[in-house]
Amino acid sequence: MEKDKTRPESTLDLRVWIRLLDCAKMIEKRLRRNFEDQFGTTLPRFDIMATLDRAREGMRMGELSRALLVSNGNVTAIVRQLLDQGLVNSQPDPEDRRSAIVSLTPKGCDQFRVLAEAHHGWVREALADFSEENQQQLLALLTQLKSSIR
Amino acid sequence: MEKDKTRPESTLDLRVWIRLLDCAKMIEKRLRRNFEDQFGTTLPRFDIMATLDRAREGMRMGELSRALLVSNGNVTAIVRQLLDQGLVNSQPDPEDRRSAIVSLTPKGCDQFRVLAEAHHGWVREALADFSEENQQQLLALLTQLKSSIR
DNA sequence: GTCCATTCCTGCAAGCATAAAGTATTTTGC
DNA sequence: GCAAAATACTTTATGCTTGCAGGAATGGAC
Repeated sequence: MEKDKTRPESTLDLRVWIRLLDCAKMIEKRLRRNFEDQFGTTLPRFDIMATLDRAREGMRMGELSRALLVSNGNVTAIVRQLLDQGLVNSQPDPEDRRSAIVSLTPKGCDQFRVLAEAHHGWVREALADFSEENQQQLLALLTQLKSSIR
Repeated sequence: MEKDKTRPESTLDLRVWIRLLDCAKMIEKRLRRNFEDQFGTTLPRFDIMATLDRAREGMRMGELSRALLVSNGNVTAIVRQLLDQGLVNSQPDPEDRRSAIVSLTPKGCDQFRVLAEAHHGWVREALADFSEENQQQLLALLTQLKSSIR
């Protein structure tokens, strides 16, 4: 009924990619909606806070953009919002005046704890029907895939 | 050095989700850039054309937005661009005057052939270092994951 | 037939994302 | 020393995406 029978291998990579994208979009959409509905915030803001939480001594803007796989100008805009809300702190790098070092404020740290717990709960719930064994296999395959993408 | 040692299972789902998102973003970013650089078009426009290509008799706007997992207003804007370029056709549904039926024009069909071939080539190249056996396992797992997301 | 809820689509405002151009600073080459 | 290249970041223009408000058409309840 499909052309899979005639040349199944020729579309395997395409099907992998489409399914990967579908899964990511479905989960991401739910997370974004939950962040908006329950906390009035967004996934990108959470991503930045999560990255900063793992670097308590702070990070430079460029490090943030590379860690998050987003553009430089994008980080500028989102960090400014977090600054306005008093969730992060920005101070000039004493060793390089071009750079600013960004870090979570205590208030930002507290709020991140709450967000992170809710976020983990949403992910756990989304994957609840996907067995732990499957998750382990999937994680291993995705790790391999990530390092082989060129 | 990480807390993975104390409770590795408690973050498994989180790690699966983060890695899934990373892989999707890496590939999507390359595809978007290729579409822009080589054809001056975008991934969302291609997605709509690809969906319409599989429904030669046309689709309604709502069907498109559901198939693509995007919002209704979003489809409106992108379809209008394709209309302006003469790549798609829009005519009122004779059975329900609220609906418009959208389909590819011959010109849109021709252009899609070219885009689709290039797109497939990019995906194939991105996954070239990921073995066929791994791809099959990954596809199976993702298929299962997609149906178990709730 | 007449409301009324629902459905389908189209603006519209706000947020995220990119690329490219611009500013300031540091580093390099000489 | 100092001009040129490289780096860190911001700004700007453009495009995608969402949610919501609004208009038009449909379908029931009565």
